[in-house]
Amino acid sequence: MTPIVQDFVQHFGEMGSRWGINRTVGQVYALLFVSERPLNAEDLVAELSISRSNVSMALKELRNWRLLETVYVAGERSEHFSAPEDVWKIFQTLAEERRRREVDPTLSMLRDALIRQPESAADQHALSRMGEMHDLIEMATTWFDEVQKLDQGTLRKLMKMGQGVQKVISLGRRGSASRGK
Amino acid sequence: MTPIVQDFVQHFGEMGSRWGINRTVGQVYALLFVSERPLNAEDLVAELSISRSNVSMALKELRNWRLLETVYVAGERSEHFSAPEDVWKIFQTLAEERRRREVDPTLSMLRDALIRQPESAADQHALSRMGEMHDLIEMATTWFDEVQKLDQGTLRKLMKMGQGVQKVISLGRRGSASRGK
DNA sequence: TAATAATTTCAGTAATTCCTGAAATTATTA
DNA sequence: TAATAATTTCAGGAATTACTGAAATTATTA
Repeated sequence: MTPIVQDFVQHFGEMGSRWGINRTVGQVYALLFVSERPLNAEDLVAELSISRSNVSMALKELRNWRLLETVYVAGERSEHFSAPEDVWKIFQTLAEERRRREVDPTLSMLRDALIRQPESAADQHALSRMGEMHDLIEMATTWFDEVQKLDQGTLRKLMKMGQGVQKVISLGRRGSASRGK
Repeated sequence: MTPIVQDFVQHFGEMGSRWGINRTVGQVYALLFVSERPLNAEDLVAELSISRSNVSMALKELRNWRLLETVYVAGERSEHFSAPEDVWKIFQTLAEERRRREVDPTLSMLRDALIRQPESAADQHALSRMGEMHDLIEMATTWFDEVQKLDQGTLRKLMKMGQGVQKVISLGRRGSASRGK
């Protein structure tokens, strides 16, 4: 590993805990992400100086995140791995998975809560607050679903508008009413 | 605590680890969020059956996240706390803080990497990949900044458009070119 | 300012998460 | 099918993170 790659891998290892993955998972992904060619488990053991079983666990975790691509390398018996070429796709997958793990369970819990009978004024207030939270999350995720459906090119344009978001919204509102579809 | 509140608090405790906070921090925030009136540290000790020092730590953490409001309660000597009334504000704060903790350090690391001299073809490829990652993150955060600047009403409308995002974008592009401010 | 109340800090322990080496399982090919 | 290679599982130890109780600090009011 060159110093540049080394630092990148190390950073991912350190950030791992903030991102909800462990050091090894972070380092493995970082290495696969910048690697020219797909790597197998033994490559990872050698490069990162960690045990074979640890690599196995890390790869399993990355598979669960759907962040891994499995590549067949001619003449090689072992399985090789790489990160998807397209960073947008990685980003999308990450967002989807995080939503599934971090948001959906709460949305579901809130739905269950909101059909229950309040036993007191305190409960009524609590349910009202839960309702606000539910509506916000639902709105945000619905919107996110829509954006996610957009093709990459459109998405890129949306993002590139940057400065223009405010403008675009007002135009959109006027526009969609008068000349909708 | 009524069963409804109990379940809500418990859920936040359990989800805590996925969200990068510990059980206590999650439970404390959940309780403050649904509570009718501001609570002081002793209330939290009593409701959650945890030590006073643990509450102190949890409150400190929530202050760091800027998710806490400090309320003066007439006739009471102790400090009282509540979650901000406005769920949108909470959401925004959360997004800002997560960005600051989870994204900004990486963006900064990438910037540093990208001005370095590649030592090999491997480095060149790695830097190119880091460049892609950098551009994506920068684009996403710039866009996020813009959206964050919008006032709540506009933001709500943007979200409510849901279905119409695709439409709005195309209108926006035509519109902003021909009659852009 | 003294007395009391409220809060924070921190060392030590408890709980959890991570990682390794050994054993078991699965896959490949001679 | 036997032999070998590749991979996964898992129990136990290492490392990290969370929590408590005691002591220290800060704030309030008599």
